[in-house]
Formats: sequence, C-alpha cells, structure tokens
Amino acid sequence: MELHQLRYFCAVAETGSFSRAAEHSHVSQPSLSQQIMKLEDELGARLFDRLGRSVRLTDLGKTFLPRARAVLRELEAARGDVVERKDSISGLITVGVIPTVAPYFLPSRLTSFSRKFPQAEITVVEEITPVLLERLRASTIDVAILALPIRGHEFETTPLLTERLFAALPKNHKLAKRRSLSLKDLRSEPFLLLRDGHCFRDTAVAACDRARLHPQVIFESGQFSSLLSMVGAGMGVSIVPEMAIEKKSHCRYVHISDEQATRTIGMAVLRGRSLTRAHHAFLAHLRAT
Amino acid sequence: MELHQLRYFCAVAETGSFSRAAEHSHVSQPSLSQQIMKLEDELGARLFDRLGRSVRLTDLGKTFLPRARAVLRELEAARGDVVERKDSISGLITVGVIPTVAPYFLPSRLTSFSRKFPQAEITVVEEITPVLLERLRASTIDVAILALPIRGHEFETTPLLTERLFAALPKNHKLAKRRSLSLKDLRSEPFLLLRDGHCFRDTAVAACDRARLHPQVIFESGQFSSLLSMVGAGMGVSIVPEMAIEKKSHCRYVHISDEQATRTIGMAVLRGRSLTRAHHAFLAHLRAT
DNA sequence: TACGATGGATAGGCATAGCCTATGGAGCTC
DNA sequence: GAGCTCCATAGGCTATGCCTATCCATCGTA
Repeated sequence: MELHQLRYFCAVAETGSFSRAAEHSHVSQPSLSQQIMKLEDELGARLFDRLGRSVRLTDLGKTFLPRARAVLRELEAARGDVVERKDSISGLITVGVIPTVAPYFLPSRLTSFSRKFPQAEITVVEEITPVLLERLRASTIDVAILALPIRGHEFETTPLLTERLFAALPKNHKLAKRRSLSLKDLRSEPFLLLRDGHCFRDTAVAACDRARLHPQVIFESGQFSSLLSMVGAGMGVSIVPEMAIEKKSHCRYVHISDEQATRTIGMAVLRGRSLTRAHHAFLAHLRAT
Repeated sequence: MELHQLRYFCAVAETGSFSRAAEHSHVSQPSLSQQIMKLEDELGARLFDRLGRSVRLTDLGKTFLPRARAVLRELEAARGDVVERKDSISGLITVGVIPTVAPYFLPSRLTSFSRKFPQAEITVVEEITPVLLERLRASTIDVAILALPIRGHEFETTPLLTERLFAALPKNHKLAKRRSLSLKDLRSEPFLLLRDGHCFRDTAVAACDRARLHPQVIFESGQFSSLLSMVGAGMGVSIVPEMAIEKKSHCRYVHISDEQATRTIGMAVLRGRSLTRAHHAFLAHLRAT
C-alpha cells in the first residue's frame, strides 16, 4: 500500500473514471489502472466495479474511501506542521546561565528578545559551569551563557563581552580612593571569595596566582551581594567583575590593572545540534546586544 | 514523502540509532540513511542531530514524530478495516422485490437468514419490475427478486422456483369443484386482474392470449388480497399464482392446466458488480431454500 | 597516544517498480 | 455497423530504492 495508490484511488472515487483520474493525477491511464489493481490485489478485494461505461465504488471501496482520505489528510497535516514550524520564530528556548552572570546580564536581554519575538518562550536555568555543560550534552538546555574559555571541543563558543575586574574595598580602606591598583597591593588583606564550584572563584584565584598572591580566604558565599555586604562591613576585600558592582553598597570599587585581570562572557552550544530559527534568533540577539 | 520514509523515521526515533533502525526495518543502514536524508531534504529541515556517537531528534523531529505515527496509524486502520470487512458476513444488504412476491416469499427466508447471519442487516424495497431493474443499475439495491424472464443482458439472473397458476372462483361457481380447468373454460367470466405495471398482470394476460381468451376486466387492484375478496363476493374470477392462495378466503382455487400457465420467480443482480461476502451468503441462502 | 570498535556518510552497481506508448476489447451512440 | 469512449493488456524504458564496500569521525581502551 503506497501513498500514490491512495491518491489515485481517491481521484477515481472523486471523478468516477479512471481516465479522468489519471489526467487529474498527471499520469497515464494505464499507470493509474495498474496501481489501483495493485492496491486491490494487496487488500484482496475489489474497490471499484467496472461497469462498462462507468466505474463505481464497491461497498468495500465506500468504507475504504474515508480511511484513505484520513491517511492523506494526516500526511498533509504532518507536512504543513513542519514547514510552518521550521520557518517561524517560535517554540521553547531553554537557556542555561551561571549564577555570577544571571542577574546582571540576562534580564534586559530577555525582555528585549521577548518583545521582539513574542511567539518564542524562554526558560532560564541557573547552574554552575560543569552542570551547564552536561546539560548541553544532554540537550536539556539549548544554549549556555558562561565564562570563557571552557574545555571540550564538543561545544561551539562565541565570546560576547570582556569585562574588567575590580577590587571591592571597605569605604575607609587606604586604597579606596585610588583610580586603580595591582593585586599585589592586596597582599596582606583578608579575602572574601565565591564558593568553590563557581567559575569566577577560579578566575579570581588564577589572577592572584599570576600576581603571586595567595589570598587568605575568610568568607565564602554563593553570590556577590553577600560578599559585598561583608566587604562594606569592613571584613576584608574581594574581587568582582564589572557587572557585579553595586553602586548603592558601602564598598568602593577600584579597577585592577593587572594584565589578564578580566572575565569573558560567552555563549556555548552543542556542536552538531541543529537549531530552530528561534534558537538562531536568540543567539543573534545576544551577539548584537 | 513516502510511507517507508516515515517508517524508517519512526524506527530511528524509537531505537535512537540508524544502524539499529535499519536492522529493525530489515534494510541496510545506508539505505535507511539515504531515505531519512531524502525526507529531510523534502521537508527542508533536519529531523535528527547526528552527534558522533548518538542520534537525537531535533525539536522539529520531536513535533514530526507524532504526526508521522498518526499517518502510519491511519494506514493500518484503513488496512485493518478492509481485511476485517471483506471476510465477514456483515454489512447492509438491500433487496428489491415485486409486490406479488413480497408477502408470500420473503418473510420466512429473511428471518432464517437473519438468524444465521445476525451481523448482516437487510433492507427490503417493494417495487414493480422496471423500477427494480433501474435500481439495480444504479446500485441502490443489491439484488432483485422478481418474475423471470427479464429483458436486458446487463443482469445476471437465477431462477428460484416455478409455481403453477390457479383460477380463483367464487365458492359456488360451477367450476369450483373441478380438479383443474383450462383458461378457455373461463371465456364468459368477468375478470378481476392486477393493475397495469404489475408483471403478474402481464403473465396472466399472456396466458389468456395463448388460450385465445380476451378477458373482460371489471376490477383492478395492486394486491391479490383485494382481488380475492372481490372474487369471494362473487364479482367474477381471477388468476393467481400458487403462493398467493389464501386458504381462509371465500374463494375456491382450481389449477389451470394450460401449457405454460406458470410463473418463475428468480433473482437478478447487476452483471460485473462485485458483491460482499454478505451478498453472496444471501444469494446462496435464497437458492438453497 | 595509538588502536580497534562503533556508527553514520559516501560511492557505485543492480534490479525492481512505476511510468510510458501502443494496442486490444467491450459497451454505448448515432 | 461505424465510430467513440473507456478500461485492460503488453512491452520497453528509466528512475529509484536497495545492496556491498569503503570512508571518516568518535569513543573507549591498552
């Protein structure tokens, strides 16, 4: 049983004639006859009565007609569904983001994207980098926003922005008035850093390593705002990326002038995954803003 | 878009692998790959992500999967419907019958058939012969029960029974005690006959013609029972087939011994029409009883 | 790091199947 | 009965789906 046989069958049922059905189907009449006969053979029953002049559905043909039409209708629905979806900017986009970026970077971009493409629905997942990478592999998120670089050639990454790092100091700290400082200047300070697992902790520690500084960590937290409150209370100093600076806190922020004291935010997708137009639109939107 | 492509697609979606899907579908892996690619080309979109080791549905593939399954499900429903119906003694049988046969011949046969094949539904249409023939041509009835012979080689006829003709006489008629009579004996009698259009009128008149008798018709009706009541009342004589004899009436029935004074009941179907098993069962039942 | 195993893509050959034209035969019309 | 219509049959062609062999990338393992 093949689709063209069903089409021919419906055409004959509609036109009441093999010849007209053939014309209608853009095939020769013998070809159509042959396919109808083949269909009848396979079903083991006649679908049409050939009555000299005219052709008429048998009782069995009458019951088969709506079923054949149902098959073809489903087929067209399937095709239509695909061609409609593949070109529309719609559907679900699941984006993963690390906690040290999420609150600062995403909100404005999400709202502008949703305004632009109201058909697209976005879900955000906040996780640390290794979790995001695992979820990219499993395709439970479509794109991850995190700090570059990352390990693993199965991902395709695009840098979005590079930001400077700042020292967060208590208001009355001796270095608080400086325009910039070097990490070495913080040698004797107690440090407040993010908890292990957060990649920005590694970024900060790596920067200290390069400055041959081995910070004495007296407090750890999962979010910058906790660190900054403690810094404001005079407990010690911290290192934050530019986007984490809170104007209204009791801290002072001084640019760290060390070479490579930066953080690069980028996005990553699983290499080889095919993305919908909505996905591409979202990636383009991130690149542009 | 072809059915085997949809089957392959579903197989890959279910097994998560081209190779296993190919094995499962009893084709080689390259053949299956080729057909999937062809399907994707036609739809203009990827249905699977080939991620080195594993294969996974794209978002679009996920939406396409239930649609593809729906097509195949409809197809199997269509096939199942046909194979189920073609072999079962069920469905609607519409039988046409002439009025001078209907009440005498059909009832017992219909009940016995229905008892034998309760799945089959029978509708009876009572019409005069030319109407029945026209309805056979139009396939609004499946089989006709009528008096043979009929004109027209587009019908296939089968005789069922031949019955004798009887003269219906008033109880006190001078011929009423005879074992048999000849039509010529009725030369001077007033006749009561069926209305024009009823084929038995033609049968009776033809018999009279052969006996060189030109009956004076004083009453016409559409049914035998009316005629017989009038005969019982002494208005005249009539000719009836054996099956129309009413024991309880005030008539006497005397066998007409003329050559060819008979009526043959038979059935007719449209030549070339394909009949269901239910139809064949009904025809066989009529032949057998 | 190198190797074999696994899994999908590619290449090329083959056979089937669907299509074509030409023709036959039955039924209807004039 | 001649011509027309319409479906079936016959025979040849080509496309397409299938095959085997092979390639290439990835993954697990020594």
